[in-house]
This record gives sequence, C-alpha cells and structure tokens, in this order.
Amino acid sequence: MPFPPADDRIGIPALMRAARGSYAQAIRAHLAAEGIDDIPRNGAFVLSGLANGDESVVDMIRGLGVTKQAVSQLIDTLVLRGYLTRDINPEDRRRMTIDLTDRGRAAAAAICAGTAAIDDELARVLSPAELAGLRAGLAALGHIKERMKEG
Amino acid sequence: MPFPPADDRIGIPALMRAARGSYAQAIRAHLAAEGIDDIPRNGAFVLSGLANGDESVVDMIRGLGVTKQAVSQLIDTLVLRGYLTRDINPEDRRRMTIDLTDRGRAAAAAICAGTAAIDDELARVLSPAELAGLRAGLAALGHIKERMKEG
DNA sequence: ATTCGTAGTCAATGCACTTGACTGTCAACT
DNA sequence: AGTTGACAGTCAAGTGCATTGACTACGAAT
Repeated sequence: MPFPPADDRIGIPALMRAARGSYAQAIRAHLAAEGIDDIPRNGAFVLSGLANGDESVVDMIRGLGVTKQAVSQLIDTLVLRGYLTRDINPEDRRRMTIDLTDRGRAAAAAICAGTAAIDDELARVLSPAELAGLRAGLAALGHIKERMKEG
Repeated sequence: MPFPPADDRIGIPALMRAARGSYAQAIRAHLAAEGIDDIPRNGAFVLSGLANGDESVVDMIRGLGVTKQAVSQLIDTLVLRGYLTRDINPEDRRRMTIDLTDRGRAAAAAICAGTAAIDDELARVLSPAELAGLRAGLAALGHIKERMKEG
C-alpha cells in the first residue's frame, strides 16, 4: 500500500474512495439478502427519499447531484421493475406524483434497515467523538467546493 | 430537504453522497484551473499512485477496487493522452512498467496540490478531534463490509 | 516438458449519466 | 383574452467507465 500520497496529511482521497466503494457494497449485500437485486445505483436514494416525503422528480434532484433527465430515467426503470407508480399530479399537471408500490415500500424498508445497520456498526466501532467528527467532516466535504471558491 | 431518512441516527448515506460529489468536483475544478481537463475519473488516483511508487497495473488494482481490465483501459487512455508511457518490464516480461511523462508529472503535481488544498481547508474548518474522527470514520467505512459479515 | 498461476489485453456488452431538443403546463403581464 | 417566459418532465442520441469472458504471453515448479 504505497498510498496515500502524503505523509502527515489527511489523505482523504484514498480513504474516501475505499469508503464509498465498501459502503455501497455493504448496502447492496444487505438488499441481496432480502432478495432485492435489481435496484439501480441511485435507486436506494430515490426510494428512501420517497418514503420520507419526496413526491416529484424535482424534489429528488436536490439531494442527488444529477440532472433531471437522469432522475427521470431512473424513475422509469424503477416503475418498470414494479417499485413505483407514476401519475400526473392533478394540482399541477406539469408535475408527476411518484408513489411507492408494496414492493417499493418493502425495498425502502430494507434500505433503511441496511443503512441503520451500518450506522449501528459505526457506532459500535467508533467513539462518540469520532462519530461526531465523521459527521462534521462529511458535512464539511459536502460544502467544500463553495468554501474553496470564496477562500 | 426532507432528507435524511432517519432522525436520531447518523444519516451517513446522504452525507456520503453529498461529500463524494462535492469532493470530486472540487478536485476537477482545481485541475481545470491548471488547464487539465481530460483526466478520467480514476485517473487522478492512478497518477498520484504512480508518483508514489506504483509501477505496474497490479499495483494499482489494490487501492482502486476495480478489475484489472478497467485499470488496463484506464492506463490506455492516459497513455493515449500523453500522461503515461507503458513498456514491457525486462525483469518480468509479463509485467508492464508504467511511467509518468512530463505532462503526467505536472498533472500529478496538480492533483497532489488539489488534494492538499482540500486537506488544508478541512483542517481550517474542523477541529483536530473532528479531523481525527473523520479519518477514523472513513477508515471504518472502508472495512465495513467485512466487519458486518463477521458480526 | 507439462502444468499451473500470474500479468495484461481484446472484444463485446451494459449501465448510468450527459447534452440538446422537445411537449405540455402554469403564471404574469399587457 | 393573448403572449411571453419560466418550469416539469420526457425523448433521443451519444459518451464514459465499468463488467464479463476469452485469450496471449510469460514465469515458476514439479
């Protein structure tokens, strides 16, 4: 392991990479154990978003960092696979109202259980202070681009 | 922002997603400022790996979490774009010896500067304790899959 | 000399995302 | 009312990056 590049520095890049891959795999494994193996990459995010108040495509774009077209397609395949329904919203006929099917609700539950399991495992391994640092650090990374523009 | 799904829990998923996107963008922006805009996604990892001791394709697979074919292709395009050279290793003619060109060295330097800048920004924003927590947390996430299998 | 494991590439494929153009709907202004 | 502009969403085509499976070439061990 000749990485990370620097020495006394944080070396976030390598850590980040490893974390992201491993984390995604852990969730996928958890879902597979429940017999769910046809959820596309960002599908988990959409499903749990739906379970927590999101309703239309635009609602989902915010947290997701991709274009509306991508979300549209994503929803398309989730509808196709029986996780969602999509209907015109009568209050604003431009919008779509996306809803979970039973299958979708089950999947969303499994996803939440999976992330909760990861959270629990983290809580078991890390001290409360480390946990807080992790949250703060990830949040900071979330804004890092804007911050560096200013600074 | 109806997210994250849970309440008193960590909500790592959403944080993670935001962090990863923002972080990648920050690095790309930094490279673009140096006139470098044709580095593929994992290219930065390969270049800085090269600058720190990696030599062959197998060396890079370890940290990267992708197949050897993918790495091979990645190197292919980096060679094509003038960042790397690739020659047969005379000591073991199965292996390839990958080397940075001048252009590649410049890119690697820019990448290291970019990640260092992010590290610095993090150090400015976070307390040392939070920083340590971030590192520990990311490291833990990196092993989370194996850990959860056991537990 | 055979056999096996390793390093790497080739070719085909698939998924997810992007851009650009488009439809349909709402809201505001004259 | 009629027009203009912004917004929600989809369609279609193309790209980037990964995957799988089969293959070549080389080295090491028996």
